[in-house]
Amino acid sequence: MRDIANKLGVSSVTVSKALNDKEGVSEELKDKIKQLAADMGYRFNSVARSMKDGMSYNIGVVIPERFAGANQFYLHFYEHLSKVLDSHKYYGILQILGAQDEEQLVLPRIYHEKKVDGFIILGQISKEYIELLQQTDVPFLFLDFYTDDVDIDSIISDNFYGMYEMTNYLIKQGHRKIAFVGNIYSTSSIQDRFLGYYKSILEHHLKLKEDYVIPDRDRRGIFIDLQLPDEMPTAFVCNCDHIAYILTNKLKQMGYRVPEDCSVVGFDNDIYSAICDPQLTTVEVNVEEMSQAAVKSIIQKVRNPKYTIGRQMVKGTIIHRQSVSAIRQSV
Amino acid sequence: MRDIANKLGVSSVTVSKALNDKEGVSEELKDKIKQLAADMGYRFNSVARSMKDGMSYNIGVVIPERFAGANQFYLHFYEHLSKVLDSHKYYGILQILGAQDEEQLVLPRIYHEKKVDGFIILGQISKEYIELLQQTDVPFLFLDFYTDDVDIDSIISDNFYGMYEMTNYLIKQGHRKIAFVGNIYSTSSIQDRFLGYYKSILEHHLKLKEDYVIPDRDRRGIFIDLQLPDEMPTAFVCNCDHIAYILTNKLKQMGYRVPEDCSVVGFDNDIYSAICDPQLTTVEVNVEEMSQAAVKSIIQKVRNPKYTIGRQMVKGTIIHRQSVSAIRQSV
DNA sequence: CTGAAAGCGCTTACAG
DNA sequence: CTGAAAGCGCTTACAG
Repeated sequence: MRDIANKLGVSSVTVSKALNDKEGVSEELKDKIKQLAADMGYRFNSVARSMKDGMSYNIGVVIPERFAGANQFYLHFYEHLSKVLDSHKYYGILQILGAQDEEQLVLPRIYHEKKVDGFIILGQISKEYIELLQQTDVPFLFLDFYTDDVDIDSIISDNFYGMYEMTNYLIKQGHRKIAFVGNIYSTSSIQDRFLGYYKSILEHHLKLKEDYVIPDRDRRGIFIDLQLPDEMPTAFVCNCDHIAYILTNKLKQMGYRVPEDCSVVGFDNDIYSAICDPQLTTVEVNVEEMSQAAVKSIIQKVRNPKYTIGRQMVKGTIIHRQSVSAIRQSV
Repeated sequence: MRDIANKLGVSSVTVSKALNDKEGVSEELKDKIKQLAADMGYRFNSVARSMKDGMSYNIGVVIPERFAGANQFYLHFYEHLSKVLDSHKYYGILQILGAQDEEQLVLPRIYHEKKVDGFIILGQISKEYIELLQQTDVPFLFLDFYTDDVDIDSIISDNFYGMYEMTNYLIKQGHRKIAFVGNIYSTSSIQDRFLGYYKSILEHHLKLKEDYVIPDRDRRGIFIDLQLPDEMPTAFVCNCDHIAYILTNKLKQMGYRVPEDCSVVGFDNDIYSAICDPQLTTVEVNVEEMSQAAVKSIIQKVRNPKYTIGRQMVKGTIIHRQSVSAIRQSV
């Protein structure tokens, strides 16, 4: 392409400078070159640039298989990431990490082919896989989860305070018998949400009854049947909207009215909170802001491998809907 | 990297051949080279290959903004595409086409930077934008929609026969008063689904009453309030699960029982058919097969620009659930 | 079976 | 303000 632009009588160096608005070319020449380039339908070849400076300007977004598919939340997240990357002149390449590849510690092809400058890992992966990633020289960060290793950058929703405030809110509404729904060994998100709940319980000198912590899924993340406690709580704090939705339907089937007999709250503000009847009071994860933070950080890390952010929290917001009712205190 | 491999005493040409399992290198040497490459942590540089053969091995998947976000269906589609592309050694780059860019006929950056070898357009775009695409020399095909221009390749769900068979099924169940829900001027999918419905109506010598065709959305795809006909139908054929879900709730609110008083069927087999109470009988779009077809075709087109497939249909399947009941025929 | 040469399209010093 | 030279890492003829 550039040779043809040369037929304007200048060298390719000058054309390059003009098209990139660099110094060292007169304004007239620049305009002339830009004009001709447009007329000739010239398209910049990003591959050549990548060849030169060793950057692909691609970021790999890795989602473990078990979080894709069913969980539209991460796909929705990916959509945001993709837009934000675009606005930073980068591109996202989605990589679903197969269960088998994760198990057998196989790095994705985008790694082996140097297709990407860095990774955003969206959704918790195994410890072994994390170690594998650390052995590479490719920068990466975790999005929406973290591990006990402080050295790994991660951007997470403020699960702890989100659930803490949500539980506080229920207590203010007069609730005292409050159960938590979620497998607290499953992911760091769920664990933190539980701890936020627990902090609120402790602060208000309530007891944490063992059967008030109700597991919702097995180790592979598959939902299991919920075991309700003998003494019914007046409120259920669920680790996500999906299980809150399932619980609400189960309660209704059992003859309980929501929220008159039991209040139910969720987390995520995804589609399940909207389609639930009644609609769920929930905590909205700030996907937009988290995406912005993740993209900015990974680009920084690509440019400067020593750049670190540690654990970065992004606050959520309580969305008030119809699944909570205040109760009068008896006793 | 390759120079270092050279320190095994051979040329880079030989290394290239060995790593690509090409002819002209002895088996021993190949093994030795592969071994050393693995030991040294050599990673192939796909950029250099792209530079050489002018292919990026990326396919742009373009989703108009109005179909993303709310409509998880296309994101789910993208996930499949991404996997299938991966299995063909290609990569997908998601491009949300902004409403403004579409309006002002701005081609995406992945075009201007030669980031992709071809486009899969996922979701109907404006006529003007299609003409713009035709003026480029980049191969593209339409997925899940088509236009009146026969020359443009497209892969679509067999909307027509899907809805035709669904309507036949309702008639077999004894229904005679059957309404269609959908804006028939909105997209080709909806139009075809309507026509499949209409074919069934015609074949059974039923009348198409004007108020039995109920618009569900405005020109921008925003759902509008449904205007039910004066004489209630016994069955509603909806152009998608989402509106079927909305309709079902509206009917229940008005005091009708579904399916006892009215049957409701949808299309897509997406989340709305699962969460609807009762769950919806619907037509499942074969996303997997459509993704396979789209990826194979676009790769063929990239390799040979003259390759065309025309309009390729992929059959759907009726999923039977609880939203239809048979009725006895009176009169 | 092995390798020297050339080239893909750009950019980065550097020299004029 | 402008350009000649070199190089990014690979592959494709072609010659030995």
